[in-house]
Amino acid sequence: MSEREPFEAPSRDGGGRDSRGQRTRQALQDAAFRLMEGDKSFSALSLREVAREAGVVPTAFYRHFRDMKELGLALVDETMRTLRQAIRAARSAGPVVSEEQAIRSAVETLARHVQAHRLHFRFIARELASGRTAMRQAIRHEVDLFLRELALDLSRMPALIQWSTEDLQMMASLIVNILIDTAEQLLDVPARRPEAEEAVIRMAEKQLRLIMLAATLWPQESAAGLAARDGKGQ
Amino acid sequence: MSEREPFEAPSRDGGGRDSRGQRTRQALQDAAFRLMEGDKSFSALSLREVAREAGVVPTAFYRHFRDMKELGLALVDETMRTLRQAIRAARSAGPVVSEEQAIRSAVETLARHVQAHRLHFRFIARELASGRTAMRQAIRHEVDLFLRELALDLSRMPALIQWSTEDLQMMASLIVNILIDTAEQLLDVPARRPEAEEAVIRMAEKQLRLIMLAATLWPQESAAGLAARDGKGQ
DNA sequence: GCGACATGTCAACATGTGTTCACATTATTA
DNA sequence: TAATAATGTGAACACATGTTGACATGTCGC
Repeated sequence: MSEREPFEAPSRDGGGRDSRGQRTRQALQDAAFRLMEGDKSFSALSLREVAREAGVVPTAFYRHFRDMKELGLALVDETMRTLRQAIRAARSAGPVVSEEQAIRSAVETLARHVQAHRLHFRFIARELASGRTAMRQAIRHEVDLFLRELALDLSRMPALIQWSTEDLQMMASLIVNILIDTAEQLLDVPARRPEAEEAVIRMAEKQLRLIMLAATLWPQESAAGLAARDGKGQ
Repeated sequence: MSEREPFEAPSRDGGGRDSRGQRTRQALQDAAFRLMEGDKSFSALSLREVAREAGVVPTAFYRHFRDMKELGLALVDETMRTLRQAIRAARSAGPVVSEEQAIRSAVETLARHVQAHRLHFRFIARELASGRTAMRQAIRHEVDLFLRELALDLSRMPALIQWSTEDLQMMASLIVNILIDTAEQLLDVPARRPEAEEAVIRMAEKQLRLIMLAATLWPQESAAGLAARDGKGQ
């Protein structure tokens, strides 16, 4: 019963700055990210592989993580920190003077963060779709959080005030989809192709513009009764 | 130099109906799909594992595939056949009498096919984001094909006639995104929850409706000059 | 200094893996 | 039916993996 469990509390903010332990712990995480640069996904990584890449003997791994699954969650954690940072940056990009400007700054912020933290975003994108259940849920949860925040932001826009919550969610998820897809496309851009990147950005902006435009004339009365619109069509 | 290579031509349509060979080849593919039911991705499968699940000794595997990579491509092939089938079904769902009806039948067709071929669609969804490069590109290519088809369909709609090709692509990719995301959400629905499934479907329809609505008043002149719209400020 | 704890290392194990070779069985066809 | 190719089997290999235990080194508080 005297088992130590140093991994349980990864975010000690009390005493240990980056004692040697913290440093190799980080080294392990970095190694994992590095190994995922190719087309390898996290589940394809082996414990020994990660240790090797981190310049550490396999057994040392256990000093910091119980197993690979826990490493995975730590990676999600680290990544989420940069994701939240990106989101915060996007939201507080100064007061919104115009809708068009909001769109542009949001997309530009996204692009900047994706390029600055390529590995993190690639990790999220991959594991969101294919990761093991634990990771996947962790990421989904974070996305849902962002979704709700966005819905709240939308509900305060003049044009969208008094929308039903269902419609607001629908709109928010539409926007989030575009952002996620845009991020994925940015990750696929061959790094040294600013033109292709520009194209992706332009398209994202266009798509956002289109749906914001639609929002201005989305019928609000008769919640689900829009079907009446095609009444005469059999 | 007298090496046989039976795997090179997987789609003989001449003589061999399902000779024993074809049958265990299929057994191997089925086994792989079955093993991916949990949260395992293809790259996490081992050759022996697949052979075992297929009720066959590991060495027999080599009679049909050179290695796992080739099995993967075969899976993509098989899956793509059902995908194309789904797409064809969606396109030829009778003459479009109303836009609303087109949306409903498209979404319903999608839902039906996803449920009927859960494993196939799950496979595509996972490997699209995280698969090794070969598979990934194969899938992407197929999606691009569909994208172009859709853009063509759109260009023939009365409201969208004379749109620029760039705008048509933008619109098409927006729609495809919604469809893909909807498919993924349907896959996450816990199987015996028709209500949740209904919610997903309703949302997808709503999103499509919103987009189509926007299309009716999307400005066509002044390609990128929409920015002028926010002149007077928020 | 010294003790106590945290980290890191070495050696070893059982197990799973991809791949090979020679051989058995089945199907096809002459 | 007999020959021939296609398909399946068994044993064996070299290797990588996860995990363990006992031991070495570092680091920090006293």
